[in-house]
Amino acid sequence: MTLRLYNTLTRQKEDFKPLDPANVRMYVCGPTVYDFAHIGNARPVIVFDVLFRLLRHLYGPEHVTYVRNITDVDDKINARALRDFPELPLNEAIRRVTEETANQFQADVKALGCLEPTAQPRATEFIDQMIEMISTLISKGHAYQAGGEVLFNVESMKDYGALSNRKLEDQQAGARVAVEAHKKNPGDFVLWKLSSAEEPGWESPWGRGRPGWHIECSAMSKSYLGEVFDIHGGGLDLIFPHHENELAQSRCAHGTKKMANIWMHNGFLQVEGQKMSKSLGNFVTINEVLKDWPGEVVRFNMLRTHYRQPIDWTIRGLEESTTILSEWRDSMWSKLSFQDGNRDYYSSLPISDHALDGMQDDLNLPGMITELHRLAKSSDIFEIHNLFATLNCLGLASFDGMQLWAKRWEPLPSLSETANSLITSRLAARAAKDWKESDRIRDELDAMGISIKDNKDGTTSWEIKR
RNA sequence: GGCCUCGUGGCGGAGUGGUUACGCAGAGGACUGCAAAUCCUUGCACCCCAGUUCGAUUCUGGGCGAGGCCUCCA
Repeated sequence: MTLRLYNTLTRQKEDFKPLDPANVRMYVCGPTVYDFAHIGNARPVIVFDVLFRLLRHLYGPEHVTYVRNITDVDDKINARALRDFPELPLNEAIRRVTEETANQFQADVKALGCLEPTAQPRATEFIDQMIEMISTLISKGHAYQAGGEVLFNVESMKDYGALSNRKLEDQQAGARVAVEAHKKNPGDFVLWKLSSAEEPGWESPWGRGRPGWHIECSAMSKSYLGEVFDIHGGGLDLIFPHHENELAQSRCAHGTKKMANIWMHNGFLQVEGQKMSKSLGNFVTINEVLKDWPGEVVRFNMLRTHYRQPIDWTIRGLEESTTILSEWRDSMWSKLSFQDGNRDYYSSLPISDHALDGMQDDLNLPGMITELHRLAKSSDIFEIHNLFATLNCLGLASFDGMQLWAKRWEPLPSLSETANSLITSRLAARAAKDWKESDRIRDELDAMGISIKDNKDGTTSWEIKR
C-alpha cells in the first residue's frame, strides 16, 4: 500500500510521491510566540509529528526534513511586550516575551511526545531572505510600494485564490476591515511595513520596517526546503489568508507552478462542546492540561479522532483515553520484558501491517486503533511485539516509558512502614478467614491510595493509585 | 452575502451501494470469602424529505442543525 494524503488544493486523497525519496520535505506553520500555546495549537503539532514519524518509517529517518517555524516578529508580540514589560525598552521586552513563550512551547511539545523537527527557524533570523524575496516580487511586477508599505498585488497572479477556492470578485471587501485607499485591490496584502522609531524594525530598501506575516514562511521554507517541496501543513484556519498568500508569494517569486505538492490542514477543536474562547472561560493551555494528565494520554486523546474531523475536547474523552492506554500497556508489560538488555531488540521490532495500512490511508488512526485493540488481546507474543512497535512508532509507548509503567506494579520499596504492616496484618487476617478485619484494612489502605488485589493464584498484589 | 467542513447506537469514533467496525460505559454469566483484575455472552445506530437503484447509512437534489474562513484582525 502506498501513502495517500488528502490534498486541500485538489480536495481529494492523492498518492504521495516524494519529489526526492532521499529527501522528503515538509513544512508546518509553527506558533507565534506571544502567549502560552493552547490545546488547539497542540493539534497540528501532534498530527504532523505523527506524519513525520510515518515518513521517517517509510523513507528512513535520515531522508526526511521537517521544518516548523517560530514566528517571533508580529504586532501581537509587540503589544504583549508593552503590556507585560512596560518598564523595559521595547526590543528587550520583545526578547523576553518571545524567549519565555518559545521555551514554554518547546517544553509543552516535548511532554506531548513530539520529536524535534529537523529545523525550527525563527523569523527574525531570516529578515535578509525576506527582503530579497520582496525585491524579486517588486522587480517581477507582483508587488508595489504604497502608503509606507510594500504590498503584494493579487491581480498580478492569474489563479490567486485556488487553495481556498475564493474568487477575488466574491470577496466582500471591507467585510471586517475598512478598505484602504492605497491598495490597488482590497485583497492586496502587506509584505513589508514601515516601523515607527519605537517599533521593532530592520533596514530595507523601503525604509526601516518589519515584514508581513506571510512572507516569513515563504522565506524560511525556501531556505530549508527549496522552491518546491512535498508537504505543507497547518491548521484549517490558516488556509486563508495565510497559506493562500504564502503560496502566491513563493510561486510568483520563483516562477513555479507549485509551492508544495500537498497541502494538509487539520480540523478544529472545541472544548466540552463549545468554541474555545477566553470570554467563555474555557480557554485551555497545553500547560494546564499537562498538570492533570500524562502527556501520552493527551497525545492519544488527540489521535483518537481523524485529523480532519472536528474534535470535541472533554474530560470524559481524556478518561477514556487513559483507560484504553492503560489496558494496552498492562497487556505489554505483563508479556514483554523491558530490561535494558532488550532495548536494541525491541527497537527493531516490526510494526503491524494492518496498522501501517491505516496510517497510510490519510493518517486514519481511528481505523488503526481497532487493530491495536486486537493486538493487545492476542496471546501471540509476536502480535504483542507488533503492538509495542506500533505504539512506539506513534509516540505512545517508548522503551523508557514502559519501564516506568512496569514500576507501577512492582513491590514498592518506598511503601511506608504503616502500609507494610497493614498489608502484613491483612494477610494474617485472611489466613484466619477474618473477612471483616481483612476488608476493613483493605478500605484503610484504599483511603491511603493503595489498591489491594487478591489474585486467583493466592497471591496478593497492590499498586499506588495515580 | 460568498466559500468550506460536518451531522452514525448512552458516549467516543471508522467505514461501506446489499453481510458484526472497534472502543468506553451498561446488562448477564464464569471465577472470587467478598471486592478488584481477568475471561465469556449481550442490547443499542447511521438528522429529515424526495430522487436514482432490485436494494442507500453509503450516490444526487432539497431541507434542518452544528462549526470554520472571508486579508494582519481580537
